[in-house]
Amino acid sequence: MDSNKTFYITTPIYYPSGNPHIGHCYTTVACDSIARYKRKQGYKVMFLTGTDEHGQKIEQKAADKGVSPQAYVDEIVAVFKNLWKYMNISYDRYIRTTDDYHVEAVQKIFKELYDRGYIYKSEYQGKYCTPCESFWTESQLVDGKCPDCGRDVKDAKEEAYFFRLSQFADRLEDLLLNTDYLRPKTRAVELVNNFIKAGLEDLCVSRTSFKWGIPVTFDPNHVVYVWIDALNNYITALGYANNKYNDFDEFWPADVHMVAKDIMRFHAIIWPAILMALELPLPKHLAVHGWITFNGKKMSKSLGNIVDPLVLGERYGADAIRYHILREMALGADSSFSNEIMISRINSDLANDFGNLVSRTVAMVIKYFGGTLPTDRVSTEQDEEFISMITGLREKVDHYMDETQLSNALAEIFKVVSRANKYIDETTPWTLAKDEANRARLATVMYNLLESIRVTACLLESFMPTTMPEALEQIGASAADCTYDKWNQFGVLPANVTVKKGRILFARIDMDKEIAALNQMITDQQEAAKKAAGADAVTEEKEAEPEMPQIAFDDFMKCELRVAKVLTCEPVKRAKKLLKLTLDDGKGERTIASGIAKFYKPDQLIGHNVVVVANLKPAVLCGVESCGMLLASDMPDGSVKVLFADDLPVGGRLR
RNA sequence: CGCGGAGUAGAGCAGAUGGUAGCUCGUCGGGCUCAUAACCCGGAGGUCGCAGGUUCAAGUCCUGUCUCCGCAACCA
Repeated sequence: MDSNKTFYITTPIYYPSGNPHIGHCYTTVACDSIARYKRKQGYKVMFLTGTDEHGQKIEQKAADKGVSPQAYVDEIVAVFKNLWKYMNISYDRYIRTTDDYHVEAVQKIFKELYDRGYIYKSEYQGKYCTPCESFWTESQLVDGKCPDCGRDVKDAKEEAYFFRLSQFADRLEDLLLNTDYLRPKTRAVELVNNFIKAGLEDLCVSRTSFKWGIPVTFDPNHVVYVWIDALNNYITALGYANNKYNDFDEFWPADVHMVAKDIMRFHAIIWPAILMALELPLPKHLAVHGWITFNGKKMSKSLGNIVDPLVLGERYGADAIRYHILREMALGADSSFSNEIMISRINSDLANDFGNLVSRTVAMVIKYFGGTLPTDRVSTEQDEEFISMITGLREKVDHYMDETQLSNALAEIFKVVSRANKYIDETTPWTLAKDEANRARLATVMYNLLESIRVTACLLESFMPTTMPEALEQIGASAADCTYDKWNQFGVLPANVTVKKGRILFARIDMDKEIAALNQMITDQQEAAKKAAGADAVTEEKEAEPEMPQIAFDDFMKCELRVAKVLTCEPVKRAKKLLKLTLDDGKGERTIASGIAKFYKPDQLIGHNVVVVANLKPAVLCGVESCGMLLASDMPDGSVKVLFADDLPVGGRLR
């Protein structure tokens, strides 16, 4: 153990456009557990988290609420910090991109990159919506119109600064493919093929279309866009280019950046490129984890499956929630969350296996010895395997922690917990207790059990920092018995150790009752949301079924609906969802591309009459020019049904 | 033929370098009684997506194929 060693770990800085959910919670709890573990190992740890508070979306949300952007983010940041406090997150530093020192540093970094020639001024071309004052890319448009207001957009140019991302393509490819920067590495090929080999474009790093951001010092019409602003938090928080802190030299490069897969790209490509441009060392690892899905679906507000970590924590305890999400999520893969899985995990591992092990062991020491063990010992070969498992555990857990494979680390610890329960059955202490002659043997069995609890509780403390100290107290372990160097030793507790009966560490949860209660809460939530939406339909976003505004008769008549016969139909190459149809609309042939390939085979359509919107502006989809669209209905199960009109005459107009 | 991943017991997942198919939960049966109706043991349950191939031997390698997911894509 080298006390001069440092360890720097970060969560992303979260975007406070809404309250934190269990996904934020996972990343943060995982980092916290690693940070705590490294501290125990004797590293000087810097654990950073924070919030990314600039940008158009925040500006907009604040405006909707009628408050200043700063007031808006202050409020949500308080919610984040409150949750972290509740979840026992031991961050060393919390950075907000609105903090003065960060603002100052970002301005310096921007200037520095500009002076070095990595940032240059050019023009950003895109689609512009005048009423919204917003630029959109082609792909963001909805039906060729502004995704926010639905109005027409026009081609426009905006002056902007660009970062020469393209210069770093080769070095980035090497970083991803030939180093162990990315974890798990399986995604590296995907990144390289999709983004680097496809040709990296220079990155737009400033905006003039909104104000809520860090001004560019030498061109105040511009604010720094998210890449240069947010990503640099990892170094400004250490004092890079500012005087607030000065431990950059000590902690950089970071040991682990942990992120969810949706922002992997930025951390795998853009962030290393910025560091290369600044000629700074690169972080050692980017640990990418999956999403927590709810009953197989990605969490979303409209599905009503947002899991509120605070609510869960209140019911089952922060440690139980921490354990559950860390145990279920394997590095890199998604993990499905359901209340059933969570409760069964808490019951079987924490209550039945660990909690009960402590409880029965302590109870026996009290029952048979009045709480204090006598010092005579008798060992048998029954003990050997058990003891070697205990002493060998730390090395395994160390390894998994270094690989950021927390679920495997926990699984390894619980193998020993399980072994301890089995050991009780093998040694049958209650039988030994019947004969005074076995007193020393009985004390030995008890002592071995206490040692197994000491080691497992010590190893678990980084994951469950509230409950494990209680467990250690119950078995009579002192702080000195629990230092890292004692985690792979046996015989650490004093021979005449005294235990102390304590509270039940993890209570069993009544599955049926809890599921019913949670379902009730979800129902209540949805109803409350519905009411709130009804009362205040403008502010709440509703993805499910947006109420369409009324239109005038004339508006409807602008839409030319005609019956047309499907002449040919074939899948579109390079597209999964598109079918290319040629139709006879009475006047002639037209081609339409329709996103129904998943639900219809070509011969299910050929020869049928369908209804088309005939005067829709043509668009090119995957190389096919589509003139119009055909009417189809969304089904409750997510599929789509085409509206057939076989008994109507071809060419007939609908109204 | 865009890129990548995945298809293994009812559910959720492990299974570098090919050699008797494992874990957790559930289920059935048994044991124990120290303990939070907890713990321990055993059984049932899988042609490892499908079809070929290499090999003495393949979930593990190769080829083809189907399905699902993610990314990319212009869901009209």
